Amino acid sequence: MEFESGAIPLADLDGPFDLQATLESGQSYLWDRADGRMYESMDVHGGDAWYETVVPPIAGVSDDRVVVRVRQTDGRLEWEATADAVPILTHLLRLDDDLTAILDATPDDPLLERAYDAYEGMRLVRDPPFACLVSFICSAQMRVSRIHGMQMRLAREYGDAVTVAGETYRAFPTPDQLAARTESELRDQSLGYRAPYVRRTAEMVADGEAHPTEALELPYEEARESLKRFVGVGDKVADCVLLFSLGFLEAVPLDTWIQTAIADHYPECDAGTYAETSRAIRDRLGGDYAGYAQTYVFYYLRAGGE
DNA sequence: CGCCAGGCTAGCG
DNA sequence: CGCTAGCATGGC
Repeated sequence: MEFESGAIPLADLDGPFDLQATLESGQSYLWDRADGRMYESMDVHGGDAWYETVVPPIAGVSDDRVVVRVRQTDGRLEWEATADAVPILTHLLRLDDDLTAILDATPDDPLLERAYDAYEGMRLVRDPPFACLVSFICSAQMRVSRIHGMQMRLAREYGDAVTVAGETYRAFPTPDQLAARTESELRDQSLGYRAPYVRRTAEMVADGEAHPTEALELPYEEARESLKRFVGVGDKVADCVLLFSLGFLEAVPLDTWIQTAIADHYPECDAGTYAETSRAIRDRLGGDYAGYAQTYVFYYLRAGGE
């Protein structure tokens, strides 16, 4: 198999774009940097590194598995892929979002202003649902770089190999492929106590008992409850899947960094329970696009901002 | 060595 | 309901 190639002029987008900030901000753990320097430079933007991933079929976008490589350079998004990557990248990197309009709809707020300014052009992602679900089950009490390493390892150990232009890429394992592993095998891949969560969740999807995309039909808070059926998925992980895969841009994952931000900047939003605090901070961060604000704040604080 | 990392589950009151 | 002990692993 060989690559075809092309480029997307970034001037065509509504608003700015930053590939490095988008892929290294801890939203998606499914891309890898070809130079092996993922997460080594959170403070540097506009790098021109190549990123690569194997994309499963996406309903309404692409029928086949596609290997995609992409880099940002000279105001363009250059790509190499085993099919036309334009619709795929548009989907995965939310190139169809009007970031200017989203910024305009964001409330005036010192912290948000600093965060949006620091990582101008960062977009949310639309990860494939099953892989996103597994990624964030693995994310519990884990550093960003290790979450990424775990997903790369799962792909290397259990995913299908796809060879293109002499290089071998590994697809993220399917639900069947993960459900076929034992808990102890997954523990051996350094999943720790998350191993049974991943296995049982994969089994639920493989058996048709539940699928993460069922949440798409539901209003936001019911969608969150729907995802919590999966083992290893609580409120926070459910919000991550809703935001980074299923397009619920109002979802605000209440992780440790946002809890800190609430304590330091929005103490009136601490309403006790997750659900109530979630509503309060969602309103405070602008409602419909509150998840965008959350992700900027997360990255900004984690990189050392205040 | 101790502490912490994009939390969750099970079991208690 | 709300609350919390226990949970794996690796980097600093």
